[in-house]
Order: sequence, then structure tokens, then C-alpha cells
Amino acid sequence: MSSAQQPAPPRPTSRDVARAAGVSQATVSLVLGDKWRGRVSAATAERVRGTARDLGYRPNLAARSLRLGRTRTALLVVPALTNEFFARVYTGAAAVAAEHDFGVVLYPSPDGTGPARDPFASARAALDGVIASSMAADALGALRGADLPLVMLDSDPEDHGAAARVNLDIADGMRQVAAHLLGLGHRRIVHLASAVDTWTFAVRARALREAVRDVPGAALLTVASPLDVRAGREVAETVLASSGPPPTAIVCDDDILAAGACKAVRRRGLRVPEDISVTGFDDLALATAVEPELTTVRLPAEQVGERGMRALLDVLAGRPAAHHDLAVGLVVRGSTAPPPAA
Amino acid sequence: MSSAQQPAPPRPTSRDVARAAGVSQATVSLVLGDKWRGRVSAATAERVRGTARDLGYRPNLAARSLRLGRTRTALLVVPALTNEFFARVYTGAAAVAAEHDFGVVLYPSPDGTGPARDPFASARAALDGVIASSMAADALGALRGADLPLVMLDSDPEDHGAAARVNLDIADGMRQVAAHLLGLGHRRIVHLASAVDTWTFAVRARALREAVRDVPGAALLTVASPLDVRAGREVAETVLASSGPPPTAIVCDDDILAAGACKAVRRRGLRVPEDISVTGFDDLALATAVEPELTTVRLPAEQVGERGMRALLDVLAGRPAAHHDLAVGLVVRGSTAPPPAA
DNA sequence: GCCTCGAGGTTTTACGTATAACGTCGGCAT
DNA sequence: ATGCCGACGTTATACGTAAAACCTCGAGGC
Repeated sequence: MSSAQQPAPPRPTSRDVARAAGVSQATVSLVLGDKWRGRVSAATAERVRGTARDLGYRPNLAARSLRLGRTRTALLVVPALTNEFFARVYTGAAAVAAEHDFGVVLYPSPDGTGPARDPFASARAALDGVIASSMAADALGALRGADLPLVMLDSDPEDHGAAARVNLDIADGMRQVAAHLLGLGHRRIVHLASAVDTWTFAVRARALREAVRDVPGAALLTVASPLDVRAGREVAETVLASSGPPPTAIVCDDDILAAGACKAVRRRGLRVPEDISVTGFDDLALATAVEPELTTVRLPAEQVGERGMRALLDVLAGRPAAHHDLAVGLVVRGSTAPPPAA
Repeated sequence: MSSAQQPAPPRPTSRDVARAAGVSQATVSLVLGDKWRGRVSAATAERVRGTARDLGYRPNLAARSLRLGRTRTALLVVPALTNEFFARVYTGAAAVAAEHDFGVVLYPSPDGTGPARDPFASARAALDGVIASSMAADALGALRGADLPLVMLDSDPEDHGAAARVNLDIADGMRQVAAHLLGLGHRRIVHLASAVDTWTFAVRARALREAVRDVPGAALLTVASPLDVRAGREVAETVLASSGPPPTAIVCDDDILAAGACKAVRRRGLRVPEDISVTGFDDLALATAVEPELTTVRLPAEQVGERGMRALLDVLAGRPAAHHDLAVGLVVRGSTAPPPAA
């Protein structure tokens, strides 16, 4: 009755292929593993390949992993996939992985900062290596302890212990933002920073602080906010509502906060960029969805994932893994302008 | 010299635990597999558990999979993770999976519609089941052929062949949009539809068409666009530039297109919502990031993932898998208003 | 006194693969 | 003729786990 009652056609094994091709299982393994040169005749090899194709043979990955002790699977640890930046990192990593018959499994941490508990406790842990984005120091400990090859993304270069590292020149990006705003004449600047305490955000803060310090008469106020639009807006509103002369520019740690900041500005009855300039960071799709479009720093997210995965593959293959530094670039759009003539 | 030269501490196996606890490997397996009732004394069981913990024993998943023929891994097929909706679906699915010691591996299709080739060709194929979102019919074929339990998300209920289905009441959502706009007095409506030809979008089109048809004097024009802000804006601009009386409302297939439509309206020197109302679909973060905030239909994306995974687990456990229908709700925000008094 | 039975284990096997170790059989130099 | 070698395979084994099948021993029934 129920058509779901399949007789369960058992997948063919290498032994089935061997039988069908009239050779031993070992020969099948050699041929399909491309290790047959000088051990099997070309004719036999071709015959084996043919029957394997005919039978629709697919190697059992569990068996292969058991035998080899390697799983061809990498763990990517990211704060949250709903953040487009990390979705793009994943996309890049997965693309490179696929080229090398590798899999990528994700560990998105619930709180958005790092794995709450041991990521391997979740026991999907059949891993060859780990790629981890910048995260809280304590969360890092668990990853280190697993003594798996570790590639860090966008994290402190001073922090050794990773087999490789792929970094974005975040400091340079923030310096470009600062130069842009200071060049336009802005002197009262607010830094709407991420409340998350990771290297990538610390670098933004430092670079901005130093750039502002170099300009006489320029002042910087830093406030922290969780990384969502509403929180960004609320924190920005608080700043704008406080006494004293309002800022003429709000530098945000990412585009999401910038979107919030723009809303805060308009709620005060002011305009972006005429009254207050706002800058973002990341260049997400959001940056060109809002109006005005955000002046922001473009981060090559996919490339981060690609390079990270390539570095991991290098490490796994015993090749020397280069540390990468990726350039970032300011994209000037409509959310910045000279400050209002005082 | 290189500290990377670890002596490779071999992970303890169940046999190591057995030796340390003074029992046989089988006993360890029974105890840790929680199948020891009446076969092993409580004292022994406790001792085994203790030594396993002490040694830091973790079962080798490859070996377990090989033995059991099951991998505790599901494939989630989604168009693109950079679309927040699917990132949220993943998040929900992964959360439920983790509760059951299951893993989720992703297959994001490059073109955004469906797997370009056989998703199993990429050979990560150690899968117990598949959860697939609405996609092009031809791409579906590959999934069916794999005779793995298949759970479909947001797809045609008439299309049998899935072991379970989790659907959103998309039609109802679109009816709510239509009722809202028609109730406000809109009569010239443009449907900015997705160019992707899948069930979920077909339903939107049909529901809107039928709702408009029921109102005398109401007219509907449908145009298709790729799912990104720029494309949405461009298509909307074309529509607005064409001759004839302009629409008073633009109904979009998702929030991304709606953001584009809003920009198109303003480029024509018109205002949202005073001159033209715009509605979205999905209720992404984007919907409250743009200004005005979008009137849209909230889709419980995480729930889709959760229910989908639960359904798959049910099927795998031989339990009857219920088909789910999730309600959606209109969220009225600032992008809709009565049409301008003609 | 013998049989049964259950509690509490142990021995053994199979899962499918990769590969080390081992034939076998001509041909060719010595 | 003998030894050796290369070409072409095969046989055997191990990876770590789950679980079926099998042992052993003491208590209890008759």
C-alpha cells in the first residue's frame, strides 16, 4: 500500500564492483584511488572504472574516514549566520572546500560571540581542522585544546597558536574612514562601537582613536551597542539627546549599527548627511538598501572564507601555510558630507 | 623547533576505556550506549562511565556510522545563506539537530534556485536525510532519486514524494497584504515579483491576483525581478517610468525587492507611503532598517527549520511525520498608507 | 542431585575501505 | 638452468564500534 515501503536497495560497495569487474576489492580501491600506476594494467583500470560507474558506486565515507583517520571535514566557527558577513565567509569557504572534496560544518555560537561550551561536545566532531573567526578569548581556549589544525580569521596577529591566519586590514579601513571624515572637516565624532569584545572591534577603536588624536581640535566619544539596528538606534539616540554640542559624524563598527544611527539622526529631526554624517563597516547588502546609501568599508568576506579554507588545506597537506592580509577599501556613498557650516 | 611538532596523542578508543576499567570493549559499548539494563551491574556501569570521563573518551563517529549505517547528519538544501531568511531556517534546523546529536550540512546552490548538479556528487554524501526548500522542479529530481527521506519546506502540497512537508501559509499572507492595501483604498497595484520560478512565489502571485480580481475597479500589473535591491529598484523604476497612471501601491515578493522599490519611488521624486505604498514579505532585519519601515508579512523562518528538522527526525525514527502548516501575519509599519486623494 | 534460569559479563563478528605484504609468471642476463 | 626482476594482481589486515551469540556461576525448584 504505502509506496514508502521501499525494499531498500543496498548501495554497492567496492566489493560489489570488484565482483562485477572480475577483480579483487583491493584492485578496485587502487584504481578508484588513482594509485594504480605500475600496479594495474590500463585495460583493467578502465574496466574497473566502467563497472563502478555502471553500478553507481559511491565510496562509503564513514568507512574511508575510519580507515584513514581523516574525515575531509572542517569546522567553521562563526558568531551568527544571520549576519551577512559570516554567511559570505561561509560561502567562500564552502566553495573552496567543494573543489577539494571537503565538507564544511558550521558552529554558529548562540550568543554571537563564541561557542558557549565546547564545540566538540556537540559531538559532530569528526573534524580534520577548524577555521574560527575572531571571538572572545575564553571561547578560544576550547578550540586550542582540541589540538586540531586551527586557522584564525580576522584576529590578533600577536596571538600565536594558530597554524595560519587570514586577516583584514581593519586598521587601515578605519584610518580611511577617519581621513575621509576629518578631511571633510568633521571634528566632533562619535564612535558607535560594537559591545562585543573581540580583536576586530578593538582594532577599529584604536585606529579611530589614534587618527582623531592626530588632528588638533578633533574630539571623539565612544559608545558601545549590541549589533542590531534597534539597539544601534537607541544608543545613538541617547548620545544625540545628551547635552553639549551634537556630533557632526557618527562612525559605526558595522553597517547594521550605521542603519540604526541613521534612524536615530532622523528621529531627532536631523538629516543624514547634511546635519550628521554616518559611516558603516562591512559593505553588506544593507549598505545600499538604506537611504542614503552608506559610506562604508568594503570587506572581502568571501575571500576571507576562501583563503581561510585554502590555508587549512595547506596545513593539512603539510604545506607551509602563509598568513594572509587582505586589503579593504573605503566606499564613499551618500551618508557622508561636510559638516554643516557652523 | 616548531612547536607544531606534536607527538600526536592518540584519542582513546572504547577498548582503551575497557582496559582501564577492567571490562571488555562490549561492556563499554553497552554502558555508554545506555543499553546495559539487566546486562551489566549498576556498579560496573558507573565505573565504566567514570573511566570514560577520566580518559576523555569520545566515540569515533566514523566507526559508529560505519557500524550503524547511519550518520546522524542531515543535508539542508537552500538557495543562498546570504539571504537572511535561509540563514534563519538553518539556525532553527541546527538548533533542533544539536539537541538530538545530529549534524546539519548545507548545500547552498550557486545560482540561488537549486543544486546545479547532483548535490551528492560533491560526495559529502554521508547523509541520513534531506531537508530541501522550495526549488526548481528539475533540481528536485536529483533529490528524489537519492531515495533518502526527504522533507520539503514551503513547497507545493500537491507534489507528493516527500516524506513530510513544512509549509507557510503564504497565500494567506498575501491575502492579508491585499486586504490591507485594498482596504486603504488602493486600486492600481503593481506586483514586483521574484523572477525565480518556485512554488512559494507562484502562490504569492496567485493569491494576489485573486484578491485583486474580487474587487471591482482594481487593477494589477505584475513584473518580475531578480532578488536583489538594485534589480528591484531598476525594475520598479521602469514600471514607474512607463506611460499611463502610476500605481498607488507596489506589492513585493520579499523585503529586498521592497527596499529596491522604495528607492525607485523616491528617485521619481515621490514619497513612500504618501504617494505610493510599498509592501514587503519575510520580515527580515532589513524591513526595520530602511525608512520608512516596511509593512510586510512576518514568516517564522526559524520555526520552519525547527519543524523541518523535527519532521525529518520523526521520519528517521519511523514515527509518523505530520505535515505542518505555519501561520504568517501581516505587520503593518510605515511603508503603507491610503493612496493620495486623487 | 540435576536441571533451569537469570544476572553479569565476554567473545566474536561485521560494517567498507586503504594499503602493506605477499604471490605468480614471463623474460632476460649470467 | 638458474636467479632475479618487473608487471599485475591478490590476500590479509586494521581502523573503532555495536550487537548478536555465547559463556559462567550461583541460586532456586523439584
